[in-house]
Amino acid sequence: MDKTFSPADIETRWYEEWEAKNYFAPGAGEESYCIPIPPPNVTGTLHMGHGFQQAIMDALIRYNRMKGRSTLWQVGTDHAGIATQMLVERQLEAKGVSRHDLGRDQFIDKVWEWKEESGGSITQQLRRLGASVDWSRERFTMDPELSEAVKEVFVRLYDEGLIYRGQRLVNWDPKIHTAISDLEVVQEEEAGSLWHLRYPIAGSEETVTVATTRPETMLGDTAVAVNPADERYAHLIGKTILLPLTNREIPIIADDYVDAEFGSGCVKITPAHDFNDYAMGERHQLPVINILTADAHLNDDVPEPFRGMDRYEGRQAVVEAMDALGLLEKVEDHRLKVPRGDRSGVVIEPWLTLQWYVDAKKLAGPAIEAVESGAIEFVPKQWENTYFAWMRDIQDWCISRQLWWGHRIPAWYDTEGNVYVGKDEAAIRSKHGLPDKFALTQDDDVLDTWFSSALWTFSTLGWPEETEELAKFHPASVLVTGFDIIFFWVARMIMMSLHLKREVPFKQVYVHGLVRDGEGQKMSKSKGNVLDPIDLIDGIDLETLVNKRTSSMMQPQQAAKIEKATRKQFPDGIPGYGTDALRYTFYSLASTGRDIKFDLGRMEGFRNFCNKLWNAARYVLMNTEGFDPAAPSQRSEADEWILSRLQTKMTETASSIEQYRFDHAAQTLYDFVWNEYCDWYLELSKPVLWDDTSPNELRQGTLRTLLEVLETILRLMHPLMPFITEEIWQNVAPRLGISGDTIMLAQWPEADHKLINNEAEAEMEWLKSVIVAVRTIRSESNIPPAEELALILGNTVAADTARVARHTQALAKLAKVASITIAESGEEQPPTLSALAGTIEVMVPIAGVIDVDKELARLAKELDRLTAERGRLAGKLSNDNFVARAPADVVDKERAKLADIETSISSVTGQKSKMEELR
RNA sequence: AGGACCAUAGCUCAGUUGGUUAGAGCGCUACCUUGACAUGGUAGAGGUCGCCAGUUCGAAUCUGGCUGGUCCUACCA
Repeated sequence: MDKTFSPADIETRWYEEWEAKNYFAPGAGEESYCIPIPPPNVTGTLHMGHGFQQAIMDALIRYNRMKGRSTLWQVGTDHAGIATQMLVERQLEAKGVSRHDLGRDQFIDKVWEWKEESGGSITQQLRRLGASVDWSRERFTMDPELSEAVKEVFVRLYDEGLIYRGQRLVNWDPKIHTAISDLEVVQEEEAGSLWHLRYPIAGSEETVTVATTRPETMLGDTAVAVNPADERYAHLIGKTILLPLTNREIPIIADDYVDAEFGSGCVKITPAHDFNDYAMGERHQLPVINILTADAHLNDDVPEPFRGMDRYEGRQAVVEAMDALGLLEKVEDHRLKVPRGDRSGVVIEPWLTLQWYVDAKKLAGPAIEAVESGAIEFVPKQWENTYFAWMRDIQDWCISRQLWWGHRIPAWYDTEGNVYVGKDEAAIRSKHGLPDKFALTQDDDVLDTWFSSALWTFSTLGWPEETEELAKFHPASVLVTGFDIIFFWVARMIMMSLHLKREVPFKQVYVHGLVRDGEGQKMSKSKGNVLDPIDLIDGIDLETLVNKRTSSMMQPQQAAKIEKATRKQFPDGIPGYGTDALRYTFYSLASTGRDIKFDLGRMEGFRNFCNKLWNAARYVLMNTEGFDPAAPSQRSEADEWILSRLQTKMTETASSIEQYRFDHAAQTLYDFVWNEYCDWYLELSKPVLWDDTSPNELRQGTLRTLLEVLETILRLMHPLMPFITEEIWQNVAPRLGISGDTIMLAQWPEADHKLINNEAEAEMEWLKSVIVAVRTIRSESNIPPAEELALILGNTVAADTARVARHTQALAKLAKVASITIAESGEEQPPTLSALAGTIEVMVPIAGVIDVDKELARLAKELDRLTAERGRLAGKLSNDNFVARAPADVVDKERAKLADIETSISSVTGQKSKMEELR
């Protein structure tokens, strides 16, 4: 094994072997365990959020697989209707071809071509993360089987009256020319204006003023509304307005919706272009006048001069026309929430169209109940509130999209516009007895991608067929996801599964935080602060990174800024840290918060940790060459101590993983490996192994323990760091006579409570504290590390003497001590430097010149600390209330502490007065 | 507008049902190329747990209020 750990050499090699040998497929096992992957968008590339999420799922999967469960990690991608269609259209545009030139069927062929060529990049990237997904079961939402499931669901829900077609206002994306759901609209506050327009009242000189952020919509106004309680306008209710520019007369109506305090207290009502106005229009039976085309130009229902104008040209033209009439009162700056399509980025228009809807309210009831009853459990639990809040106020779900790429809606129309829903045309004809010559045309629209994703947990397992996999792996054990798609996906899966399968889709939902950059900013391409997980694994030089972050930027100005920031943050690029270090960093950050600030410094620390583990393994392997597992052996106190500690760590690790506290699991193992196994146990093994006079059985016991503890550590860490653990395990396991092709399928280590040894732990704590005390003296008095010391121990009891005898070797080696003397109580000592190990006084005779004042200052500080502590404890214990009310064991603990402090104070005081004599 | 979450060392974060001397990593200081590892070792420094009240023998932890920050949902023209 090399002196430093090089991840690049081993990762690809092991992944290929695991995949080739099909270790990822579910094995035998009574219990089953299943995680459905949140299917990444087929056009997507791996980002930090994916990296984090896959790391968590892989840890759970590997842990459960090692526990002997039949474990399925269902993998696949979704077809991302809008994103994919846009991407392929853009490629065609580059060649000067539009999708309309090609026609629907040919265009879809092109999309499939693209998918075959480039659609797999994210799945390749998943492999780099070590994700042990079952590739043999990979699914795509547009696969024939999954499409069949989609049709089945649509037909069933339609037949049950849960899917219907209706004309109403939708969120219309004028760039992509499709409806989108409420969830796909992002509302951001932007700067705008509030125009105050005067509307003349019919048969009067009077005008009313209305305020609007969208003056062009006045061309579609069909009323003006005031609050019924507003006395200022009470006399106008029932009168009419002569709507300027249009020659239309519209009523003044009263409605509670109007806020008398806002603006002028008068609102123009445009039912065709505003959701609230639409609702009011329904209440008052107002006409609905649509004034926009599909690409948001003014249509022919507006006065001639405005026809054909883009909505923003129209806005300006209307304002100018009103101003010319003297009807523009004023214009104010105004901040408002502007709705934009999350894919196109353009401003969404509420637009009247015919669309398909799912009656979500009926499906929501059981879905709420499933979480209330605990059949589905969110972790952390607080997310249930978010879920409930949304579900209890759920709106019908618009599922039709005016796209070509996706599942085409299985509905057909005859020439009279009657609707027939069925799996295909033949089925419809036979069901309704329609002859072949009776013309039927299929609906042009496709379904929302989330409609097929909502079926993911069971459609991937073969539903509607009752397959073995479905019986075994549904409901899934847990869904691992970010809180940002609780509504999009989680809620819809729950509704669909409960309705169609009559069971929950998964038993738990683990909701993790979102990965942000070191400053807590969301990582986004436009901010130029994205990190590619693959670059963190392999490393990337500065120029490539700058190029990557600034290429295909919308604004070149932004690019310069990003370049500067990138050069400043990564002057030398990013070194490759390897997958294991990246994953460990993710785990260490996976606490309960909702933001995960990714810190490169921590990642470097975990790279170092990999190296530490690697070198500890090298040490063990170097010393255990030719080790005979069958040879007689005897364990030392140190051996028993490390084994005892190990048992505790096994229990802690497993319980942390089961509670989704990967940060705790990572911390536990890091601490054990570095601060106990490496810092102490490996060091303690040296005196045994390097001393030729050590009894052979003791030496054998040490070698065995070195190997056994290491081998167990590797299995404990494997779910978190799959590659390095496999590589080392392949070398270590055979030394113990353990056979097995891969650590992946080795058994998860279970703690043996018989190996918990409190005496050994106490004894090693004692030894460590004495060694640390000597080291402290050495360090604080600048005694060279190599100088051997004569050690005197004061304030000891008989047990200490026995312990000293047992650990002479270790003390000699680890504290560089040449001799050890136990001081009799009351015995006069030469001047010494001292430190406390518990209540034991650890002393080293002063050799040569020392800085007496410095030593006195140190002792004084120590004494201050002890005295303050004594004061605190004495105060507490003299409080009758405390002694009377606090539990007895707490009081006893405080008393014992006080007694120890008293002892320490007297030894430090003694040391101090001796030191003063030297002055 | 309603709701959620967060505030602990210079930085990134842990801290179970109230009882520790409030912890870790990085960074910092001093010393050290000792036969696994300088991606290392040893020893340190560093915190009034955002602020104010309250409950309690006892509060980083529980309650209320305030300040600062993040996010979600809804939306007023």
